[in-house]
Amino acid sequence: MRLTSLADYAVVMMAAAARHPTGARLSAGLLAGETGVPLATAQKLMGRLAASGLLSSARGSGGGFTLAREAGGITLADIIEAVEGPIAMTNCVDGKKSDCALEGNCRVKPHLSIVNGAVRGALQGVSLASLAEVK
Amino acid sequence: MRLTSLADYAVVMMAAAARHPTGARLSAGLLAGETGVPLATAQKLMGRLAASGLLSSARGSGGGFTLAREAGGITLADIIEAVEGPIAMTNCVDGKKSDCALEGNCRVKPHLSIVNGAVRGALQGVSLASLAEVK
DNA sequence: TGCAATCGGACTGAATCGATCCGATTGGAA
DNA sequence: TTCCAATCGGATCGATTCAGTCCGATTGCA
Repeated sequence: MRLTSLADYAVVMMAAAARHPTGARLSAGLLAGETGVPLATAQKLMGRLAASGLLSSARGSGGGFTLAREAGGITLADIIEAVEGPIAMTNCVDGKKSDCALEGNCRVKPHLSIVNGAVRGALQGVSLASLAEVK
Repeated sequence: MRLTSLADYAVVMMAAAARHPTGARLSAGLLAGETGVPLATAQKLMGRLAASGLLSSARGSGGGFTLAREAGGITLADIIEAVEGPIAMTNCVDGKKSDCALEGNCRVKPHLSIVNGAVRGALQGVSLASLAEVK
């Protein structure tokens, strides 16, 4: 019931990125310096965020990253899913691979789906734009 | 962003326990059999649930567990916290030990507290009684 | 055409998870 | 009263995943 450090870092870095002018090329090193996240880890994270379509990446000298969408269109749920994989409270919620002994007739499962939806909703209700605002 | 298997099992076992008559002595073996959770793991789990005050335990022959409170007064948040520890999305939310490089002036932190509250609220909104209902 | 800067994927150590085993405690039967 | 069986409780062990580091691939610029 807690985020991994990676996801935590990713949120902070995305918020930092959102404070830069739209379209500016941001290198991993720049954001690492601004956030305090170790450079190598920042590279790994941004690569994963780019692979998920939240960032656009450009290779080579002068390359870097930019937000793939405007900050208002990116949610906490997007960032967390990019780093940690699908948001699912239990492994029987997100389908197929359910090695649960109760299998099909688990009475708890339908309720967990509701909870899962509520949690996900809370995460989708927070946009990156609101995270980037100065407090 | 996903429960550990232990917490998952704990929810299922508590739901199973809630379907028994109030005050009945339930052994770990009985509930393990009903839920399909490995016996040894079930013992460990129920011990942790008892330590957190959700179950009352009695040792010795004829001992076992009973719900410490009525099912309506136990929430998903209670069960998850008993098994996984405090619910906190990031380690800067639950106080003290924040080795975050941004320390005091992190602009993201206040928003994360809100998110954390929302998630926790979703978990507190589901009582064990509703989980135990037949679908 | 070569160089420097940057992204992208593979590898390694560490922490936590999940499961198992054995000792401690209690109630009941002989 | 004494012994035995049943049950909880804590300590131990292997496996999975996490977090971090390193090196190769790619691109633009001088």
